[in-house]
Amino acid sequence: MVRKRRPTQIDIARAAGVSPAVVSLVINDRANGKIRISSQTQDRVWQVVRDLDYVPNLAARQLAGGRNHLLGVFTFDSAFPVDYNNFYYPFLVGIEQMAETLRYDLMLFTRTSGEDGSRRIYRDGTNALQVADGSILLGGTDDRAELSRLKSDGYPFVYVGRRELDGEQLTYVGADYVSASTEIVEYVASHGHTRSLLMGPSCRNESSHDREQGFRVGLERLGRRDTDDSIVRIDHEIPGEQLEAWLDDGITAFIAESVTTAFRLIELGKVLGKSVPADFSVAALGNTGNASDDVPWITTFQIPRREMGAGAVQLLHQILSNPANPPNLQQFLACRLQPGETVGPVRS
Amino acid sequence: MVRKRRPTQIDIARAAGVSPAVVSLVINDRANGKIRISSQTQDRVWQVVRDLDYVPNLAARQLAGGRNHLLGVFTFDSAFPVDYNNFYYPFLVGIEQMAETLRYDLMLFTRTSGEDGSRRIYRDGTNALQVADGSILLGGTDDRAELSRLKSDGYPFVYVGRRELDGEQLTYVGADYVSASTEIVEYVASHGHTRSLLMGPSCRNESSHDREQGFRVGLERLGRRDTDDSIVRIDHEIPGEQLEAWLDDGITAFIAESVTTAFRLIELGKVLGKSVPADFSVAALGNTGNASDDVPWITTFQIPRREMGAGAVQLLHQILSNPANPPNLQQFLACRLQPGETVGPVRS
DNA sequence: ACTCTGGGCTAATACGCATTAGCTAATTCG
DNA sequence: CGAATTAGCTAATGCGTATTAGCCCAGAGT
Repeated sequence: MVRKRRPTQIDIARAAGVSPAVVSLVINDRANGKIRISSQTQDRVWQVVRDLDYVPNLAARQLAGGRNHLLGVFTFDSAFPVDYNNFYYPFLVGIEQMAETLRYDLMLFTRTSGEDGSRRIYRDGTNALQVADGSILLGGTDDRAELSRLKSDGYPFVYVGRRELDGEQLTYVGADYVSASTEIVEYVASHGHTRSLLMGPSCRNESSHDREQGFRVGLERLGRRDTDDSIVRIDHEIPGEQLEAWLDDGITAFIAESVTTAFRLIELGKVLGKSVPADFSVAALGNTGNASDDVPWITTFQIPRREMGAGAVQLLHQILSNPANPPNLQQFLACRLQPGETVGPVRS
Repeated sequence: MVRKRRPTQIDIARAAGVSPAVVSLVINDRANGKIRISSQTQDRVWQVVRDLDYVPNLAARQLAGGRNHLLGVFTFDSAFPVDYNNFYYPFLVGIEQMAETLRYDLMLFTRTSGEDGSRRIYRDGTNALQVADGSILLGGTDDRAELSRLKSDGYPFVYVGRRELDGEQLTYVGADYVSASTEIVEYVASHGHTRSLLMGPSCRNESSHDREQGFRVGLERLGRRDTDDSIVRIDHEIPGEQLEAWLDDGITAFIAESVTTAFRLIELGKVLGKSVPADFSVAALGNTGNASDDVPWITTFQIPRREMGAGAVQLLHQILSNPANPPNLQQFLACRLQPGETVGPVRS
């Protein structure tokens, strides 16, 4: 079986007895205002298109400066194959729904550089994303050079999550971690806690910074001064003695940057015979765990992941629709407080 | 910021003081045999490529008949991400690993037609897959017209799972369900069972047919005759009386096409006070459930999903590498028997 | 001196489409 | 009735690349 040459616009034109330009115009519905094609001709073209099973060549379309209505999705953290258990799942749901609404097709990219298993956009001197009109980026990367290159290439992309490059904000849809973290601090304080401790990893990214800032804002609003003493960054397991020391020192509430850390604290407390929230309170700054173990009894706030995904697509669409060169856009979505059951009154 | 025009091969050529053709030849490493480029010139070109941050345009590359080294992955069952079903996970893992090995980039396509939520390749008169050199297809579709069109378009694709079109075999990597099912039948018989019942849904696809054929082959080898009585196809829940009737009728072993059905039978047995394998035996024709609940205690066979995914990529690679028009290729992988604990001796 | 060979390159073309300047015939206007 | 307008279309060009026929030149062979 010979690999048949697919019909092109020229074939259509010939069959319909018109010029190739007309075919393009009709197919792209450009027969408006300035340019006019009689509706009979349009019908004839469409008829031939159907008869010949014509499908436009997306590569040619893109090359000629048109759009192929494909959006790429790239995650730096390995999210492929996607599993509903994955942290990124809700983002993807939002992305897909909005893409469907705006009639875009989606391509989830995956490419791992063989050596270190890290994911990168550019490889073998090639950027696979560019077959799409624009892309949504997810997850963290250490390699800011890639983003930098993508940006200087003028490739349209939107990040899910706040992301800055050389001090300049990129286009993104972020969660308002600052306000949400402040809210948590105030919520904890409203239960009578006057000494709290922020715990997080030493490796920092934008969202970690935002959380810390929210924490600081909260303390400030409450008129507290001992902020420096109230932030701890460790990566290793927390020793039991450490926790006891903190408690002895008068700390009554722990605010963990991640749910995971919050869990650990609670478990550690159990080992020491302390229970939450009777003996001490714990809150997390966002439901950062897997989608599947979304535990409502933990005091935290909910990251609007679906909405963020959808928002990113909208933003990208907006950028693509605007022929002018858009500025960097930022959009923040509010997080919802999830009271849970791990924050209680101070033990008297 | 102006959307910068990216450097093209012409820019490289100018900067390196050579013709554009040389740039293309060097970049694609075509300077061999007939065509020769001095290594100094090659070095010079590469240097300029690096200096100017040149990245080839994949659309142009594809249009010009080259390859862009992208493989598509399309699933008819929605694997991305709504109603995600883990069943496909191992396939995707295999695909990703082999793609990595062969240095292909992967794109997971997703597109749902808005109306009925079904997934289709062609939409809005466009075939998104074609931006990739070729594609791997997963999952079942009722709409054979899509496959037919894809094939007549000459688009290179490989199915994971046996798939035929108008009686003709497509290119695929399948599991040898026939042999495996036969093996199960013989395994069951080796425990003394002489009357078994094949249970499956009425909606049939290729793999269902293969399983039934394997069942028949097994019976034939054992010299049994009552095949007609031994196959039941129902979609609704099995009533308790039905199960009892079968048992009273002398059926001692149930062979379910899916693990789900096997589960149901066991549960139903429990309700009736019967236990497996003491009162009756149950086996399934393949670990068809989600990857997450892979239960080793069920007697079944294991579908080599990872290997199938990898095999599909290899096959596709082979097709793409062969400039001639390849015939349809089929590849079958063996399934491994998983004895489990649900088949025992006949109750005397 | 003349052809032959082959290395190293260039010019030209095609891929399939979108876009735009203009062209022609029909219609309207003054 | 000539000029201006407009509807409906065509011709030409460019997008960035791969491919191929063929050109030029140096050296070898006779």
